[in-house]
Amino acid sequence: MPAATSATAEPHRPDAKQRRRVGRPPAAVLDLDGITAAALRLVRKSGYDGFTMAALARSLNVAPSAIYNHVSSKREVLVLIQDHLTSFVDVSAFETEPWEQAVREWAWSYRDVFSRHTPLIPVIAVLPVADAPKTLAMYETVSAGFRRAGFPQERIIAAIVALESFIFGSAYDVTAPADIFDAGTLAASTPNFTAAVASMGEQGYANQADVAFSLGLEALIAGFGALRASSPA
Amino acid sequence: MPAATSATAEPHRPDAKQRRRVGRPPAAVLDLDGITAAALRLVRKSGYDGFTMAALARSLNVAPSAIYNHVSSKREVLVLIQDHLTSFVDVSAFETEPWEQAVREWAWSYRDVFSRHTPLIPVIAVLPVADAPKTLAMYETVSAGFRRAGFPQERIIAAIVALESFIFGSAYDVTAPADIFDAGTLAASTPNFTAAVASMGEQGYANQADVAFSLGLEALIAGFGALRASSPA
DNA sequence: CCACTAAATGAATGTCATTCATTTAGGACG
DNA sequence: CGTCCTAAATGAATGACATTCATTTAGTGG
Repeated sequence: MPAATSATAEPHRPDAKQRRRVGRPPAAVLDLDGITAAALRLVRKSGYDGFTMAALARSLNVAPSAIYNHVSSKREVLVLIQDHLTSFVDVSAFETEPWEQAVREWAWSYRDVFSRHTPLIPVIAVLPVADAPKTLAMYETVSAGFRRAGFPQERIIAAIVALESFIFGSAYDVTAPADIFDAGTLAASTPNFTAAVASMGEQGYANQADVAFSLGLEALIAGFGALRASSPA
Repeated sequence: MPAATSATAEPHRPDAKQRRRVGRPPAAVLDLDGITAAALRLVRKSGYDGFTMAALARSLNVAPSAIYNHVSSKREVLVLIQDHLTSFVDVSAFETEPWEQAVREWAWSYRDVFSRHTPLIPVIAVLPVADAPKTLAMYETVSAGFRRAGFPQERIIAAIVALESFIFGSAYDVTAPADIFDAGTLAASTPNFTAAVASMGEQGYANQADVAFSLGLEALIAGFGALRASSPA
């Protein structure tokens, strides 16, 4: 993955345009990288319910209000987490594998990372790329892979957006309860649905969410693959 | 759409199994249908930010705590809204159109309904069908349509789940800001992505979210259609 | 050593969802 | 007709939170 320019590193300045730096302040206890790391650690330990500004501050040995010198809202902390997590999405196959396989590996990896962080999805899905440099770096790698594979320029973004939409929706599925399709007392009135659920269950093995993800992903890859100009890579 | 059995109509009883009805209580001011209607009205007027239990109670001329005699949490009100909204998803094409066209019309309608209610998506996506009778009714109609179209029984649920995942993810896109792909100062370091965004923009007309949705949906329909046994309808 | 500034503090604020002890009032039953 | 029983409504807490702000702290460049 191409290194992201570190917009993440500059301290937050409330609303001043270009405040002049005159005297250096005391050594900062806090910075965005430290906040991000602590936030991710906290989320892993306590989940998104336990992720409060107070708990984050405590884990940093700092007063809650101190965090607001660096970010302007809790949402901004979530954005920091999401951009950092994107580093863990594996785009390496775009450098080494044919397009189909590259898309496949990227999509599975992307889904797996965010299925453990579904509360971020409403944030990511509408976040301007300029606010998430590592995410932007991922898009760059993926776009380059699509172009090299002979994908028509003007459809690349639409295809990536469609794949991402499918990935985000599928990330939720992973966390759904096992009995989500049990119609209970209403089963009698839904024979077709109930039969379909039963015959799916008979298959047995393999995670239900994985089966659906695979089915949809392969359809998208096949459908989009047909758009490519016959070309190498 | 098949009528949903009205599990929605029975009053909420805290945890008693089968309390005996002895004396009828005073005429209830509140019931689940009324709460649902008021909640939806409130959401339409004030959005999900303005949707608080206090505001809901006020709109019903009732104390906030009174609502808790009928639902056990705010989340349950959201479930009521989501199930009611599902009534507005158009499944009629499954009775009148060929499978491809039916899926197309259903999917667009489904996306359109929930793109105006994205805060419900995290709730819907993991909600057991037994808790949402109208949603279950929708699944029944869709399942029946898939079966009639020659879809192999054991893949019907996976296909519907995959379509839904894509639909939910795409619903978020509809609400994304127009400049979501503007890389800003980082554009120079992301030439492939930036070029792809620019060439998409040149196309001009049509909503960006609609283009991506159409592209993905048609790929899914084509891919899934290939699974059907050659058959009528 | 002084002035300036970013960063940290700690004490509010205000907004919520949710709980609970009480009250209210209609119907069933004697 | 009066007395219970019960579901439903009330209104006053509670306890989490995120967020704000006036004030303090402590390097650093001049």
